[in-house]
Amino acid sequence: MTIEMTGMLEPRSGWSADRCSMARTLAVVHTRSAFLILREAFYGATRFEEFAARTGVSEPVTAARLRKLVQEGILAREPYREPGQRTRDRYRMTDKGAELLPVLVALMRWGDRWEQSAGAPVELHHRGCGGRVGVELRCEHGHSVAGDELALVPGAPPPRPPVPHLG
Amino acid sequence: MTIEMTGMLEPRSGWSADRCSMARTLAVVHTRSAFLILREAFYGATRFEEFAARTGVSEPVTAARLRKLVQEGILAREPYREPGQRTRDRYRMTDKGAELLPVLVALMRWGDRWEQSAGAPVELHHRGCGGRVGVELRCEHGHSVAGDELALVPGAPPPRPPVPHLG
DNA sequence: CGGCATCCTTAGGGATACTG
DNA sequence: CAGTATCCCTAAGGATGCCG
Repeated sequence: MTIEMTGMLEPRSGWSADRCSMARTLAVVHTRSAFLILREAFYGATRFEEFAARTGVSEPVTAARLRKLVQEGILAREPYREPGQRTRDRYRMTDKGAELLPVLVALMRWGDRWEQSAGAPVELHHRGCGGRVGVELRCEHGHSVAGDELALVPGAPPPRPPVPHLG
Repeated sequence: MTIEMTGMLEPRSGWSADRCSMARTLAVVHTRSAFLILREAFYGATRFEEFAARTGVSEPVTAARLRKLVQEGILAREPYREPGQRTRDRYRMTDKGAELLPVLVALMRWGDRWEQSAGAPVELHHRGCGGRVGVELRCEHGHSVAGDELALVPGAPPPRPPVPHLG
């Protein structure tokens, strides 16, 4: 199963490692600990200790990941205070972070299918309808798209240094 | 945006790091180089040099990743011979590997949206219909599912060591 | 509670050179 | 063409201990 290429797509012109969107996403989150922390954020964790305890990631690494994710705008750090308590910090998912959900669900579903002989340890269901939730390729016209129905086409041209022109 | 939990989901009982499907997937592929090589496999690369050249990954690392991906059953190494040429090796995507496509597309789409100020460098289109392709959460009944419509429920019970019973 | 500093080990990955 | 061997550097991550 390979993706058909249309148009002129010479290697390393617009889909090379430095412009590739997938590579850029991986530059932002690519460590195991980052994904685990994001998972816990989706599961509702907000406090440092929740992240560390529930992921099993050590505190120094948890601190480093949280800092990076805040830098990248995926989590937002905000102080809060419960009545009668001192001020604490909490990490909340931003919109940018929330949009990583399909990535996590896709990873989860693949693991369910190929790395869980005994079945999925947890499942995501559609509230109300109750159906199990997965991730699907879909085009903007609403069609479900199989892998071999994909065509790869050039998008935005690579940014060029402005050419000084005479006159 | 957090996922509502239903049923009893005490921490570290069924969704802890060791049983988590996402963590298991990441144990199989979590390096930048592995994702780039998979991308090229989807784009049609089959030969060692194609992977190395088109990803920009060094040969030693390319060799190590290909070996790992073959071990994991994501790529299959097979000899082939073009007429009049010597035997060569080629790496072909397996079904297990092909099912990673939604993961890669999800990563790509997020990068398009959040890390590409000038727009997507390449786009995936639905052949025939021509619509742009993205990835969507969807339940088994065909409903499109928003992030806040998700419920997390316990799945298969954790495997237990068999209890020796008397009599 | 929410971290940071330090130390250590292992893994990822590039450069270069070499082999079948 | 398809790798392997070697060397070296950096990043990931755990353990421990300390701080406001």
